[in-house]
Amino acid sequence: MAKIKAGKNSGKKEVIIKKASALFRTKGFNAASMRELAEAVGVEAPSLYNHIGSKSELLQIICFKVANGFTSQLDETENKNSCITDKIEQIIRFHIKMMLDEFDEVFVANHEWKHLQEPFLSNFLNQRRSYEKRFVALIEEGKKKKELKNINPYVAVLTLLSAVRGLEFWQRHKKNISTQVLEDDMVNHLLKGMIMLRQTHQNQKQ
Amino acid sequence: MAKIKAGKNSGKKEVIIKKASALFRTKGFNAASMRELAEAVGVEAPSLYNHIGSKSELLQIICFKVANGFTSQLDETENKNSCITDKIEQIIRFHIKMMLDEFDEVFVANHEWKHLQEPFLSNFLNQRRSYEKRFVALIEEGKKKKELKNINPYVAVLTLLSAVRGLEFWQRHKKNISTQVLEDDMVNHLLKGMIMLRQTHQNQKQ
DNA sequence: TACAAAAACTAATAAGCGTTAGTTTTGTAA
DNA sequence: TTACAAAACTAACGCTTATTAGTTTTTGTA
Repeated sequence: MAKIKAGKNSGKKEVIIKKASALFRTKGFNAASMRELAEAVGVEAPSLYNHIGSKSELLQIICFKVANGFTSQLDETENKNSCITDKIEQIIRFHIKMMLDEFDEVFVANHEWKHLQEPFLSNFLNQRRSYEKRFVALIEEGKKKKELKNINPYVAVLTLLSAVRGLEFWQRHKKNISTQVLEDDMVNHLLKGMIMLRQTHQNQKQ
Repeated sequence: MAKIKAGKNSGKKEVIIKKASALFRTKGFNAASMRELAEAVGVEAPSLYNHIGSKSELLQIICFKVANGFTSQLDETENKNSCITDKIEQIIRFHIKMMLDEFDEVFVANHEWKHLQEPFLSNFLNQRRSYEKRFVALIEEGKKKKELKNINPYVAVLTLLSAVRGLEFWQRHKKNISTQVLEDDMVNHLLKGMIMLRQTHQNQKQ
């Protein structure tokens, strides 16, 4: 007799969110209509409101699911006992993994956050700023410990995050290259430009 | 007595395009209304149609102005007698320059192209694909000439273009770092990860 | 000063939007 | 089988949108 919904239809909201992620990615938040979303779900538009509060709410859920995912992972990495270089590599690999596994959601969080309503918009931006600052701090620590070159840490973070974001375009070339090659090449390319006097041998030989 | 408009008001269409670029960037193409644009221009919405054909046309003009700019520059670079490394550096620096000088237009071309109508959408995507292919060819040539490491050329182009695109976020940090430091750091970071056995001395020392 | 073209205006239209109200169908548990 | 809640449906509302029509004002020139 629980008031909380239970049973067979329990996952309907999740289905809606998943379809919304895909739709918002392909058409953009504003251009995507609730009628289109309903059709993708297999229902009439007003029926959606039995499961969700509003179109805006869908965007909030998607954006914060992604933001919280990245924040949690950074918490974890910060508390590890690795060298800075390894920590940065971990972060890069997590971004790549998220981009490949949760493509729609990450894309929407990256591109459509500006359509969030207050106070969610401010919350989201604060969370992102905080993430960047912690990343910058990591790079500064790496410089101090002489692991990293004398690169400007803001520029480094900017470059790293942007390069990883570019995996959005990956779909087009998916057939040509394995994701393992992609991940390793990208990590190499980005890390080698930063670290000090450390050459891998396999690449040096080739 | 020319039928072509001349005289004082000649630049009105350009003003509209400029304001549209800024508006489309901040609010997104769909969320930006013609009434808002009219207000920014200082006129009532229907008056805009004395100068432009449609809202869509504005997006087309912006997107292709940017696309043609990049294509022209690539033509130029390809025909130069530099080594591949220098050519790539040239391209990166041009992207950075465009991003800083024509921020609104480049941003709109990067983010809002999906709202182009056919056949402009296809044209735009073809032009972009072609640009990438020519860039990939450049990297392959650099590998053949042993200037570049054995990195996958698709991944390299992806990484370079994405990193440069990330300058969108630059505005937030503009106060903290000079654009010269930015440009040099970014070029270094991206190129050093690719080129073979070439170490600059100023960075090695630090 | 008079004329003609360019560009502004007001008013209105048709279409699409997110969402609500009210009703019927479906599914589950007593 | 009965009863109740969850979730579907149809119909419609109020609002915003890009754009058109028709008219008036502004502007440059003969």
